[in-house]
Amino acid sequence: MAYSVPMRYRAGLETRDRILGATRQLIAESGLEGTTIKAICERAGVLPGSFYNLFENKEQAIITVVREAIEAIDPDPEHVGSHDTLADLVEAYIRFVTDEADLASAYIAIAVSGGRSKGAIRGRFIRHHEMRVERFAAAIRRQHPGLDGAESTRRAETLVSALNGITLHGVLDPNFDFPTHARALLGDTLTLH
Amino acid sequence: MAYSVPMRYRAGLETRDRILGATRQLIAESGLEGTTIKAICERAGVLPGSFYNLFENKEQAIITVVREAIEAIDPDPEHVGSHDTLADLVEAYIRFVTDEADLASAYIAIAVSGGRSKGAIRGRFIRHHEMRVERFAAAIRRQHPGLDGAESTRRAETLVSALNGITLHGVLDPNFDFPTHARALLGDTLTLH
DNA sequence: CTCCTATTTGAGTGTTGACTCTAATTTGAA
DNA sequence: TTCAAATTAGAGTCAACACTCAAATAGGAG
Repeated sequence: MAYSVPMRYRAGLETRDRILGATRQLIAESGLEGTTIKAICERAGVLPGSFYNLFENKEQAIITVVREAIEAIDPDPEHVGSHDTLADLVEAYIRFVTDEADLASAYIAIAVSGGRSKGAIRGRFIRHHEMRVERFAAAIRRQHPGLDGAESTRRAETLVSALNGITLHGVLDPNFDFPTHARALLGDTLTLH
Repeated sequence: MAYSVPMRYRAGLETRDRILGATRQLIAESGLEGTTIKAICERAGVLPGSFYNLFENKEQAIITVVREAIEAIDPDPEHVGSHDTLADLVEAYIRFVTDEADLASAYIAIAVSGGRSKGAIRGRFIRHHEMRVERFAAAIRRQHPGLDGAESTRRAETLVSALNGITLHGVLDPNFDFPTHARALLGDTLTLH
């Protein structure tokens, strides 16, 4: 358990949580462009002054949400050299997209709207993507020892990008059956050769 | 050949083209948020008054660019019941992404930033996506007559979404080898069973 | 109770956005 | 050459944005 915070700071931390929650919801609902200070503050039940008492600027709040979203994608991120199977990784991602639709939506929204301009956010995404690909590639190698390194990396890269693609589609079209298509991609990657 | 336009309208149409070109470039470079009237007008060498002489509002210009981008994706869109192979379709898409990077970038940028809020744009995207899936599914059925309809549609949907996913990644990461991954997805879809 | 500091208030600032309007200018057509 | 309509110019409006700040208010520590 984390060591407890002095009472004096409790109120501010609760406000902070409410602000981050509001930010996450707004990004998921209406993308970066709909996420204004005014909207965040209204939803969090706070005035602009309080926001700027806790965050340096709007981007700080957004980056925090992004970091949380990114971290939430990885199952068990502490064990980097774990022995997850590819199916474990994909199922964890499916669970993330289904259970934490807000975060998933935010992840995709920012990957595009923010990733193309803002250097900080973009860098974070590329780095995270590479880590994720490496992890998927390791799982593939474990299951297909015959495959050479480059080929497993290429397949992992295709799989991860494709998962992002169907996530994007799932975000746009509520009728889209995300889990089925995600599992189909998994099957494709494993079945070959 | 289209019938020629009265001389009196020539100047306006040229300006219109310049505005649309500027809009397309800006969307590709900096997404919807960076595409302001001021930026469009500066790049097109025009003042706001001229813009509003030719377009009702900003969204009209953007929707026009989107429609062009969408139409540019489909090879030979006149022949709906054509006999393209799946490889033809994928190669056409690869060519589109490589040759018309601006449009492809705009397509993805708008799919997310615009597709989630604006009703008009969103509808256009969903409709176009469905048409594209149907076309891919028909090609799959032609090549794998054994496959039942639902399965070919599901595979087409996976393939199209996955193509969007790697396009998104290609837009974010300039080092990404888009054609290779696109062809890998094609291979996956065809090889199975 | 009395400080002291963290927090909240909410009006206010400067900037930038989309969009308007009138007057000037161009340019086919007659 | 003259006219009328299409086009451009460019200053100006209004709203919304991110962000600030002096002052008021809590509420835990001593």
